[in-house]
Amino acid sequence: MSSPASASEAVNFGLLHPKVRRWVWQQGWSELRDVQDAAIPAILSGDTDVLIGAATAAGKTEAAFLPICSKLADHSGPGIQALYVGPLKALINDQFRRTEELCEALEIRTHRWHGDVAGTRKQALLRDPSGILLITPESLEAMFVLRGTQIARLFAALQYVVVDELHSFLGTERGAQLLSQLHRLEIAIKRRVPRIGLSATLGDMSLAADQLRPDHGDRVTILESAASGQELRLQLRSYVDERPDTDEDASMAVRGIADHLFANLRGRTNLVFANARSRVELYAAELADRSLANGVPNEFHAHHGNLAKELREDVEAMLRDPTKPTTAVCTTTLEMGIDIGAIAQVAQIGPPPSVASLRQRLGRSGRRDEPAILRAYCATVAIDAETPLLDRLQLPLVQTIASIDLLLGRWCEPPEPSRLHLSTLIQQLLSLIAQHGGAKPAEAFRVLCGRGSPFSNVTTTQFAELLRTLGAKDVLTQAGDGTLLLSGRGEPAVNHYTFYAAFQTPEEYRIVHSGRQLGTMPIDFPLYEGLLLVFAGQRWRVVAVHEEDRVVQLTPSPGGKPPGLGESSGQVHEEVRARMRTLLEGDLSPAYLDQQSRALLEQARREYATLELDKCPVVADGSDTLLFPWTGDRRLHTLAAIFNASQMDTAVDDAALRLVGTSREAALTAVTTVAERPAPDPHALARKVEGKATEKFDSWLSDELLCDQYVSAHIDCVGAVESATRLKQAMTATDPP
DNA sequence: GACCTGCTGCGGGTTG
Repeated sequence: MSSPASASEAVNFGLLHPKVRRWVWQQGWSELRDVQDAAIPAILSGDTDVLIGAATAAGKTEAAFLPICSKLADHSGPGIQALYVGPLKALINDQFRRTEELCEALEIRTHRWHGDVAGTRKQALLRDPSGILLITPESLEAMFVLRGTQIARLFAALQYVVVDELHSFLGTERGAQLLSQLHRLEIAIKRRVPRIGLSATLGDMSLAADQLRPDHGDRVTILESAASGQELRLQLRSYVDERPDTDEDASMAVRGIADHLFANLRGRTNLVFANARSRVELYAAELADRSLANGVPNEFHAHHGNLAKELREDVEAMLRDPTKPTTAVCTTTLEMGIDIGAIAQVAQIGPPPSVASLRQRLGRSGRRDEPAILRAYCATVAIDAETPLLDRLQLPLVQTIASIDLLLGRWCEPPEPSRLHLSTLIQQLLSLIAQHGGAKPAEAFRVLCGRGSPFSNVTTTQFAELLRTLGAKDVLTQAGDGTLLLSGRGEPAVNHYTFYAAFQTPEEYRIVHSGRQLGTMPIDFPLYEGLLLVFAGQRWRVVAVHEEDRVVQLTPSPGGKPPGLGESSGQVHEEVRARMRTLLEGDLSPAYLDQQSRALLEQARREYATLELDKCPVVADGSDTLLFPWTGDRRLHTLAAIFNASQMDTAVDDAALRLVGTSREAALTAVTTVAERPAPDPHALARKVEGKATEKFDSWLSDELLCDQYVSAHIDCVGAVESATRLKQAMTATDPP
């Protein structure tokens, strides 16, 4: 079965070091995968960045490390030769075990460095740097801050940088931090080092390449696996609650889903993704109850970020143990490539946050020759005369189908285009000052915002304002010769260990209604007047945000849907919404729908036609009017901001815009106005948004810079006007003036 | 409008 001869048939296999080839033979591999073979000449050449896109089990790590180790086996000397950056400590531990085996045979030393690694091991590496270093961005930041003067020496011999799970960094503060660190590293050693990015879910490889090597994406070699992945078995089942406003903990739909999971998952190792921590707890408890009632050992366990580390590790160990059938009910915690063994089935309850995350989740199942199995579930309410208009359209079900269809079509969301990450620029500026004990403004701008850095879209004007604001807030001060130094607030910030992470751990806000505190919740998204949210099982509208006291005031919202259902989440991409519209206007039912889902989809289509939404996407809902632009969340929120700015009370409501207390005629006029006027000034809109300071160092930005940052991340005026124009065209086709 | 990620140096105690 595993013949050494066929491994050598691969075109480029012979280019690997003899000892690496021997190691491959010893693994009993019958052949190299396509990306593994293609990566060999690209990486060995040492003069190009490489982006490797391939499914989870396709051996991306080996694709990077077989050629890297070949190179190091011949050219290893003192100093760190290869730097691997991973997003999770657990992932680093896994990769450390895997690479160590290969590297032992080649006499290449491997080191891991993160918060759980003993100080003595770190000291040993600093004394005698060599081989391959596996590290987190946060630990790398600590190196810059605490050992700034040693950076050039430690990395003088660096030949490769590997970024694992690249998708988890792109478009985020942490990604801007990592790319800034890599840029600073190259400046310290005065040469470019090839970067190798690994991921299964990049959506658009050339957009990802532009971010892996900012300003020079065209220099990246893109390798995408042609392997179509394994066979997929798939079913979407829907469960209906007859009585929507039940006070019971678990509704009929929840019990129906739990029954089905219990009947179909026991005896094997599975993952159930339930989207929210509260749902994870609910389903884990329901499943444990069923084990008890049936007198069988419980195989179902919760896994999410608020659980103690020990509990989570217990569950992970059970998943890895092939003798112990285990199902973990989890949030995104088990989405990424930590080794948890062979997963038989993946279940998804409710719409996935994105198509990319659904693909990532599915990638956990059906390794080797087994088919991947995806069980999708949708809980919804029965429709009667009282059901609110939006619920009649079964949007969560339609979104789930749209996401699965896009997945089957091999599409997933492209990485967010690069935006301003000014909070992280502040972190990098303070880190740079700590690294060198001070920095001249022009030099700091060149290093942090020059070509090839993730901040190259920051202008000199913006940078100057940033410095002024940091001076005014006593974060920085300037010496007589102009050198920037840390001062009153900057010094303690940098000297505390919490400085090294670029991301914010969300603060808790107090949630208040008519002077009574309803509870607290972490706020990690912009809050503004008119925003709709669900809290403590009820639907609310934000009436005020007091940032200083961390208080949010709410008032009950009219026309809401039953709490806890229709959980929408994340930033829904316009491609998903476009597919939802196509589904509602079409008449084909995907083969993977069960009978109930099929009936619900047909019912939603009848409602859609009855409301004549296919003819005019503007419809009255009581005293409100709903608009259906069928576009992504960014445009929806921009449109809402534009309407709010012209004194129309507007909120994003699932896939629709709700114009509160606005007649259909007034809404039609408002849409026409937006469509016909030039696009509004994005800054003017941003100024009206409360609570823009959501990232870690945002409180040190001026209002003007906060607006710049908010516009780059959340506002799309041109797109909003385009959506309004399409709405207007659809309206005038049916409502002649 | 959900979820997740990460972290130094040192002092004090215990174990081999």
